[in-house]
Amino acid sequence: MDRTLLKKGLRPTKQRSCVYETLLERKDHPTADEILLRVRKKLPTISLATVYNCLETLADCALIRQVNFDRSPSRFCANLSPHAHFICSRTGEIHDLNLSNEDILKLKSILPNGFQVDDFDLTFNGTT
Amino acid sequence: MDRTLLKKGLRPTKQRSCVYETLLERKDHPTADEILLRVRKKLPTISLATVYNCLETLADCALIRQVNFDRSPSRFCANLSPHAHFICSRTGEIHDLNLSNEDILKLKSILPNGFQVDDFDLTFNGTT
DNA sequence: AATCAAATTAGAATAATTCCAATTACAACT
DNA sequence: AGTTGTAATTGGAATTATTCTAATTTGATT
Repeated sequence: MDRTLLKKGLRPTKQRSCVYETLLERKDHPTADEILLRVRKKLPTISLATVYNCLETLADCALIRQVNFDRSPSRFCANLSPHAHFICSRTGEIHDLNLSNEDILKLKSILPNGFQVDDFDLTFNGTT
Repeated sequence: MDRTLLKKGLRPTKQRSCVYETLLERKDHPTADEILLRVRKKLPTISLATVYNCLETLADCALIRQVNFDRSPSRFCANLSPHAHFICSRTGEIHDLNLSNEDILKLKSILPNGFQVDDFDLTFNGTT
């Protein structure tokens, strides 16, 4: 992580490291508020603004991903491999569904000619 | 539309009809603000709260769909057939990509056993 | 040690949406 | 046709996630 930040001329501060570590520790999909609570166990004086700043920086560096479900608060995860999400309407659990190359080709086959994809979001709602 | 509302014990008021007609007229993906502006040409005194109320009611009745892209304002459309979205990062245009049954089967084939899907959202970002 | 830019911080500001309480509209009964 | 009761609309206040701002702190470099 330090490497990636330094390469962009950004400092690997303890706040940034701690936010990043926190996301690695539990691979659920916490909101900024939840991350604040977890990070404060190690850095009791960190502010919400800093958590937001760190998350933005980490996302800009492609070290984490920001995930939005409808209009609920943004969530963040450190799973960088291509994946879809499945939200269980009973439990509220968010499952990562890792995608094979084959899956990704299937997805892209939906596109008409001339559409170049940089990125995609795929979310399923249902029950497990 | 009137039928669908009445069946649920809801009144097909002129505000609801007008909001619905407005979405049928131009199949772009307007926000609530944009819908307010368009609807006010016919109902100059309609309020933003009412536009939100109507949109919610129509969406509950499955007459329209609410679409969210990241954390930008919600958009609404009357295209009820299953489709994905493609957002062009150059022009900002939002394209509907209608999905064949085959496409939908491809999508569902991504899911592990035991995952029951009610609904899904698929958005591509890229250039045309 | 002094300097300077970058990062953090607390709190104010913003923007989309929802809530609330008061009014209005309308359908169903006299 | 008039009355009544419920649903819908309305304007403005409230809410909530996020961003902004200005002041302070940090830490690397001179």
